[in-house]
Amino acid sequence: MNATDEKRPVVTRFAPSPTGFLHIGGARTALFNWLFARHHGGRYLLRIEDTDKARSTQEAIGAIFDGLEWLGLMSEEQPVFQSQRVERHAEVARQMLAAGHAYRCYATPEELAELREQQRAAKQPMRYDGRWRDRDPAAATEGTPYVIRLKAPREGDTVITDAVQGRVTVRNAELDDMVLLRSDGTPTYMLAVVVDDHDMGVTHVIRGDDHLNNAFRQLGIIRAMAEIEGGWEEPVYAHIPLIHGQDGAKLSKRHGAMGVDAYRDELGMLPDAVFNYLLRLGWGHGDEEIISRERAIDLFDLPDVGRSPSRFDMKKLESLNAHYLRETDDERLAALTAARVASLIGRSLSDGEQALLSRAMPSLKPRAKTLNEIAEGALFLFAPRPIVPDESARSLLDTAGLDLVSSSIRALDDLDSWTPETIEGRIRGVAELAELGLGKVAQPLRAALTGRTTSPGIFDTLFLLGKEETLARLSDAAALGARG
RNA sequence: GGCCCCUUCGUCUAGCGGUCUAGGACGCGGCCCUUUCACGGCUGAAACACGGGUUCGAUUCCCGUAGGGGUCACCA
Repeated sequence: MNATDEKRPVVTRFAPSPTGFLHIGGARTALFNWLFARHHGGRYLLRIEDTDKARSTQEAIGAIFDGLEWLGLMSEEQPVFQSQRVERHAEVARQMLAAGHAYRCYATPEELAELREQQRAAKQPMRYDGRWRDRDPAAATEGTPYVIRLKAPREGDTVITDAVQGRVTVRNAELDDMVLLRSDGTPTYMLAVVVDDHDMGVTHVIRGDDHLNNAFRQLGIIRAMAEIEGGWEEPVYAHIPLIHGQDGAKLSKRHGAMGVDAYRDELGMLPDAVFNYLLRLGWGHGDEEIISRERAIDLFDLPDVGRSPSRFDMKKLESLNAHYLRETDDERLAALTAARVASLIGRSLSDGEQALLSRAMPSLKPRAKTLNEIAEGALFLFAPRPIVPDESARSLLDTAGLDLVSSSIRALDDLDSWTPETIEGRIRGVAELAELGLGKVAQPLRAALTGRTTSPGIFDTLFLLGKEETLARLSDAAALGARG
């Protein structure tokens, strides 16, 4: 970073290629770009790298925007579509050709494949040998298709002072003359990125470490253009380490390689949790673990980004999610959960039921790590009578248990003020009369009321269900027991 | 294979030559709270990959080794 960089207002960009959903690694790249720009009061731009028409899809573009939107990482400015800029890319290629920084190469794909095969067999580095670099284009037969290649320097070194990786040096002899313009006249990624970054005024290129090698090649284009027309400044590069799966290998399904939409829809995660989790992957600030968006903007900077790859840990994400669940407003949480409950019970919730869900939330959310778990825990509220107990709940409804259920029915029958406190009074009374601990009474009640052995506190459970429903479920159990 | 990068508890990380008998978080064990399950509180086990240097002194700096990762397309 030099003095001129300091003066330039920061411009970052997230530039995904729309060949699939927005995965967790891409989301973190977007996050770091967003955070860095925000921290420095700069601009954060979006560019869709859709030059590969065969692999780019409209669905993928939608999925990426959707994911970014969810995480709050959309740009305030219009996204740039690389495919709409091919003319400009080609123009730059022609400029370079005219200035002698690029040349026509008539080698056929088959010819190059053969070259690579030979190099591989001879254990030589696989790279283009520059066979057309100094050859007279006239040597090619009329009408033969050609590509335009960069005439890259062959002597010396290229050094990048990466904001994350530090000083990295590569010998120019390692870099071959890459293709700038394909034989069909379309630009390659290498050319397009450099031209677009320049035209968009990008000052900081923050991207995955897998692009570090590319940076050296891209620098070749930038330097050539700087020589030709000036005004082409080298961006500050920041190559952030990749995210791996739990096993240290590539991120694969079951531990992270799904789209971020799956974290929302299938896993029931909150965007703030994913945001916080991603932030702490490869970046840290002392002992701080729970970091709000505002605080993140305040603290985030490139020097604090680590250099080593990190592994994805679903357990930690879940625990963060549990934290943000507890922080979320009950009504909002109920709205977020209603559809999940509905799909579990096979019908939609009435307004009254959603209100009940909201009221139950203080009891539900401390017991869940995800929205799915909240929905699961809320099921007993909406279960149709009679409640069918699971196996362990059934075992609590033995003769003694049903006896206590009956005693409880009698104790509650004339209770007019139905609050957790009044309920508690009556139930404790039942326990005392039977000379039993509260647990002995609570468990059969829980089994009869919810069909399970775990639920919110027993008084809250009765309260939420309401007097009528409580007595009905209790009576169902007693009747069923009497018959069985 | 060539080139590039990485290496602190199982995982994410703090540490930027002495403050380290290495800190926090997740996970795991125990205890407390308690009507179940959770929440919460307390607590325990758990790491500087290895070998050489440099230095009065290395987790921190340098070099190797090993391991891991990335990259070598008319894909991005």
